[in-house]
Amino acid sequence: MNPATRPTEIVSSAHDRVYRGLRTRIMLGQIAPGEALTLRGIGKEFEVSMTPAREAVRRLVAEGALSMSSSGRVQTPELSNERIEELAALRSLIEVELASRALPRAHIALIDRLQTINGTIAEVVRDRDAVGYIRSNLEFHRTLYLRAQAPAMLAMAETVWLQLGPTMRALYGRLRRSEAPQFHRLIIAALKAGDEPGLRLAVRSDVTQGLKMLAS
Amino acid sequence: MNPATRPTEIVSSAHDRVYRGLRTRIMLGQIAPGEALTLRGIGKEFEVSMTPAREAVRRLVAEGALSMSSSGRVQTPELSNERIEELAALRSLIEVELASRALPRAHIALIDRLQTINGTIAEVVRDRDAVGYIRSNLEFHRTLYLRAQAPAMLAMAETVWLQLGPTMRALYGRLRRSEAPQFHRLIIAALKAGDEPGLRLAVRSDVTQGLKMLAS
DNA sequence: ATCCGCGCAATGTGATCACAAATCGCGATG
DNA sequence: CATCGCGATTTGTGATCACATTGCGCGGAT
Repeated sequence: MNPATRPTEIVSSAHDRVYRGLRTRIMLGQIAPGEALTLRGIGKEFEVSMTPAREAVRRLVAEGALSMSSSGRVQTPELSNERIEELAALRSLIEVELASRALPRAHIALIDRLQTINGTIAEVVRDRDAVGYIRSNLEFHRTLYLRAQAPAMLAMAETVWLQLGPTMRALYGRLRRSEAPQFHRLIIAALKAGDEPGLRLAVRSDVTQGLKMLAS
Repeated sequence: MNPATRPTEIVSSAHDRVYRGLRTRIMLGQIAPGEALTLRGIGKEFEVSMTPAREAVRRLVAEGALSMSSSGRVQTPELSNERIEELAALRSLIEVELASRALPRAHIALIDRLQTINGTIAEVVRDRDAVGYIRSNLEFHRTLYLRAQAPAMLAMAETVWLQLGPTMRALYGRLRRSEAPQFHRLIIAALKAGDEPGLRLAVRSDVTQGLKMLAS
């Protein structure tokens, strides 16, 4: 409460802490679609007043991660099938481009890192850990796309992930467990071979595989 | 100041008025790149307190329309050439897809409307009206893309426009006047012919033509 | 004349308050 | 027992205030 309780430590602003906290939870699918949030509740949880809570929520609404009724009530959005198809198409468009731009810059250390992450994915799949699966899956993609050196594109991709977050959790709950990393292996193989068309196809497949089933 | 000064008229919230006001100005390039803004200044101009001004600014920062220094100072961003290239690539990716989705839904009334807007563009070009040019150009694209029935994609495209706004003005200032609507005519021709590859090419050309010269 | 400090003005941040609207629950009524 | 209505509570909004920090300008020293 008291501003002086925070010493000289490097502390990002309160609204930023709230924003990142909520964002992570949404992106990992830890908030169910349609779940309601209140400013005072958020403030209480993060131990801040309503002001930073409001700013964080407004930002998330602007990014499409939360929806706001006309009366100002805030909740995670429940996506229609058309909207999901659209967002999947956007993922496909942007992420194929990001992968393509990362390809010429991909060196062996990057591929090793991707394979390590893929191993983690196999573990969390075995443990039926849905949130862990989403987290490692995003890390796999982000690690690859960071190589593209295209921050604006990556930001767009992350915004789309964010919008799909609450729905994603519902998807991976009913997803067949074993098939998870197969497209990731194709992506890694294409990276090793320097095969751009193969990479584009593999990324497109990986991005659209689950979402198509979700929309049906 | 007093909330009671606003009668029963349907009035959108204060932060929304501020947001839309600033957004329009930025998108039309009426704010120079690097220009500084202050919350109290914005509040005074829109006759609101700092609170709605802050929320509007935060939202625009989240959308990339404004940038914020570590100390919280707000200004329109000055884009590097790499960033401009990236944003142009994003416009190309998203808008080509939008046009492609609009094509099967394009009927004669839409094409008439586009031709009318194109006529307006010819007028403002003759009058050396840079802001009017940007406005009609955006209206041309938005009119076409609305037909795609893909609100999430359109929102993404508008976000990119927003980020390019301040820089756009600088571009169209030094753009050769006569060449403006040529790609628009190609777009209309492709729509009439139902020629999808031609439409994709025309949109890509229209989107990238000016921005390439800006980045050089 | 130029450069370095110092102090004041300006700015962003977050807490709190007043208010209006919306929502929920409880009780009365059919 | 279901349904409608009304009131209390919850909730978002916007204004204001206190405070820390930043940035700038003025003045003096070299």
